[in-house]
Amino acid sequence: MKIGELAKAADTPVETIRYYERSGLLPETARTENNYRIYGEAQRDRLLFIRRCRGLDMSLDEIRLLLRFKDSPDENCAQVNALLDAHIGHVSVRIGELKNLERQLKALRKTCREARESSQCGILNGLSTCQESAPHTGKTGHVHGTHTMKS
Amino acid sequence: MKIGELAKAADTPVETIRYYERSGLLPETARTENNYRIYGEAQRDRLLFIRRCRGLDMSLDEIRLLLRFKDSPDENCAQVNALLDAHIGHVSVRIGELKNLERQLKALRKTCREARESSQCGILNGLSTCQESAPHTGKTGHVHGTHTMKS
DNA sequence: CTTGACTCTATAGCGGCTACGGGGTTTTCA
DNA sequence: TGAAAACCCCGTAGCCGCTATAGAGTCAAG
Repeated sequence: MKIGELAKAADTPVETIRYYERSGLLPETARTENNYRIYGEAQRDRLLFIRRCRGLDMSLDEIRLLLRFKDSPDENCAQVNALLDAHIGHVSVRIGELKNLERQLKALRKTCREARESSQCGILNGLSTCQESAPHTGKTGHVHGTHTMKS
Repeated sequence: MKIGELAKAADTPVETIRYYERSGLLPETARTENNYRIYGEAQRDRLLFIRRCRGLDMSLDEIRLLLRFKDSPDENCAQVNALLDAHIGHVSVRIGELKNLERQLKALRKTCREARESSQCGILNGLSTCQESAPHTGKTGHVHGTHTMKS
C-alpha cells in the first residue's frame, strides 16, 4: 500500500509517518519506480504498535527501546518491564502534581466570585503575593506541563 | 539590581529572564553605561508574578493576558475569571486522562510478571494487539503529554 | 486535457526554555 | 598589580513530536 493508505489504516497523518521514518522508528521502505513508498502488513503492524505506545504517552525513545526488544524475540524482557514501571511512576507523579495544581487553582478562583475592577480582583492579587505549597518543578521524570492546544 | 541578582531574588535562570524580555512579558529595562540590565522592585514583582503563574502551569499567552489586566486596574476582571475557569477545566480533564492512562499501563504491566524472552513478554504482545478504551487524543484544551525530562 | 488528489523533498515553526560560542567587564584574592 | 573567576552582553541552535509550508512531480477521473 502507498503512504496515504497506510495513513488511513493506522489513523496517522502522512507527515507523521514520514517523520517516524526519518526518526528511525520505521525502516526505510521499498519504493515504486516513481519513488513512492510502498508498505506491507508488517510495517502497518509496526506503525500500529508505535501509535499504541504513543497513545500511552510513551516517548519516541522509549518506543525505540520497545521496538528493539520486539525485533529480538530471544532477549530477556526485564528492561521492558522496568521501562513500563518507570513510565507508570512518572504518570502517577504527574497525576499528583496536577491534583495539587487543581487544588491551588480552585482556591485561587474562589478569591474572585464576580467580575469587578482588576485592582480588586482576588485572583490577580493572589497571584501577586506569595503562596507556598509544593510547586511543580518540571523535573518529575518526564511527565510534563499543561499546554498543548489542538482544538 | 543586575540580572544575576534578580535571578536569585526570583529563583529564575538568567537566560529565562532574558527570554521573557524577548517574549514581551518583561519590559525592556534601563541599562548601565556598560549595557548591563538594571532592575527595580517593580520588575522583580512582575517576574515573581510570572513565575507564580508558570508554577500553576499557565502558558505565557495566558500570563500575558493576566498581565494586561494587572496593568490596567480599572478594567473589569471577568476575563481573568474566565481564563482561570478554563485553565482549571483543562487541568481537570488532563487528570482524568492520566488516570485512565495509569489504569491501562498497570493492566498492561500485569501481563508480564517476570523477565523472560521478549517473544513471550505479555507487555510487548499486549502492545501489538488492539486495546480499546478512550485514547488520549492530544486535543484536550491545552493540558499536554507525559514527557519532559529534566533530572 | 485539465483538474484535482496524491506523492516527493527540504525547510521552518510551535512552546518554553536551555545551552552554546565568542566577546566584554567587574570583582576577588594572592 | 595582575591574573583568574565570575559576571554581563548578543545571537543562534537545540530539545520533542509533530505540523505546515513551498515547490515539484505523478496519476486517475471527467
